[in-house]
Amino acid sequence: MTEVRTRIPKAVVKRLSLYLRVLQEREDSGSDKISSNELAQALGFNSAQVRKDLAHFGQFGVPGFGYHAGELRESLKRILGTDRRVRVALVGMGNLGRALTSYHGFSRQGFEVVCAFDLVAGTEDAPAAPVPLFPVEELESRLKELRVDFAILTVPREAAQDVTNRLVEAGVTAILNFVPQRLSVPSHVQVHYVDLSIEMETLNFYIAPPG
Amino acid sequence: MTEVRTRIPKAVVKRLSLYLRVLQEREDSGSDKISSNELAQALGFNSAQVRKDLAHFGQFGVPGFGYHAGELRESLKRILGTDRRVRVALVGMGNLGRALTSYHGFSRQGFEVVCAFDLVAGTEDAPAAPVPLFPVEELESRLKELRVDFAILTVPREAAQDVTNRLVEAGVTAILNFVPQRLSVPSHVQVHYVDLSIEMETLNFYIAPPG
DNA sequence: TAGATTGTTAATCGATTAACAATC
DNA sequence: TAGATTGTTAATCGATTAACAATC
Repeated sequence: MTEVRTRIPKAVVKRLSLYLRVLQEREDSGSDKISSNELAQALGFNSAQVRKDLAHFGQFGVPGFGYHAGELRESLKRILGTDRRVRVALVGMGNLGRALTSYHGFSRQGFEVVCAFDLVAGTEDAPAAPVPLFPVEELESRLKELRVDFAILTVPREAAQDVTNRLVEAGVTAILNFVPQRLSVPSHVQVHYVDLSIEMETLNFYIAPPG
Repeated sequence: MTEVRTRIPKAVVKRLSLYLRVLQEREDSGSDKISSNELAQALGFNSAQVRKDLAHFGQFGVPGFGYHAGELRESLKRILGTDRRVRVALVGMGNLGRALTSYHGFSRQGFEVVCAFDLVAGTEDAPAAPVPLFPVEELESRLKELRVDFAILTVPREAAQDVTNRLVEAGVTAILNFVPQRLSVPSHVQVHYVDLSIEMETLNFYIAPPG
């Protein structure tokens, strides 16, 4: 990962994803022209912000015209790395894990869950899974065999750090962590935290009567 | 919702939730004393930020001492509104919806999924559910009957705005929306967006080779 | 050319951090 | 009292927005 890349704030990257969504939605909508202002309006942002975000990565527009939607879409895909398919493994086939292995939103954006791991794999308690399900003992060998570099973590809290260590050992460089637990990882590994309870609490705050 | 409440940034509220987590983890760990610095260290934040965040809501500490952990925990619960149980309905029993109805992380923080809705309810395609599952036609009557004011939305994209309108009509004031679709709602209704694909893309950006 | 919209610089706004008097 | 840590003000940092020359 290049130096310039790590200096881009997460908020910018999230907005790039949103721009891409808007462009994908309009893909078959007649005009190939879109302005920073149209893009901004669609998302409730400021047009200067759209231009500034894109400026991190080059010049994509035509002064006096706007952007060629198709071109910009492909540029954004390349920037975000979703022009290639990404091979993902999921660890922990609880309720959430099972749901995510069959979540179609991922594959549409180029993320392919190629296998899953759980302690119960191979036992009679093993759930039906839409992808090959392996026992956790096989983690290292299977990840290497399937050339996985991206993991989704949905294990119980107690197991989170152990599993993480093994993922890192096996060459995984990005972890989407649904476990409410800080993970300690080497600096070349990226962890992104998704905490659904905290999302609920945040929302609840704004409707709850003042404490 | 009071004026002061809406002026608190989401980032502050998220951190309050995180402070509460740390306090809950330490609940049975001997000492009842905790300093802004300890709290900050546990989360990788700055101690001044901890004190500033709390200052939005009053004075909770003792100069020269720190905070009484138990007291602070109760104060945070009251502020976040998780001192009372919140009744939640879930709409859309696809993969993700089913997973979330049995997600224990919610109930631990006081969020109780009291019912779910889906078109297939009552037909032979209806999935087994750990909460009462009603057909969408009964949405308004059931929500009122069960006094629900909080909804989780996991329906297909095409249905999202329609269902939202009906939720709002039935008195729901907060929606946690997993559908990748902007929702139009009246200003007294809070919507919080969780887009798992965008989380994946954001993470992928930092490991993908530069475009 | 006239009109429109970009890329970019400068101005503004808000959030984070440092510093410290107050105080237990 | 001496030491520690709060609450809060002031300084810094970064992100958003406004403005506009460049240019299609």
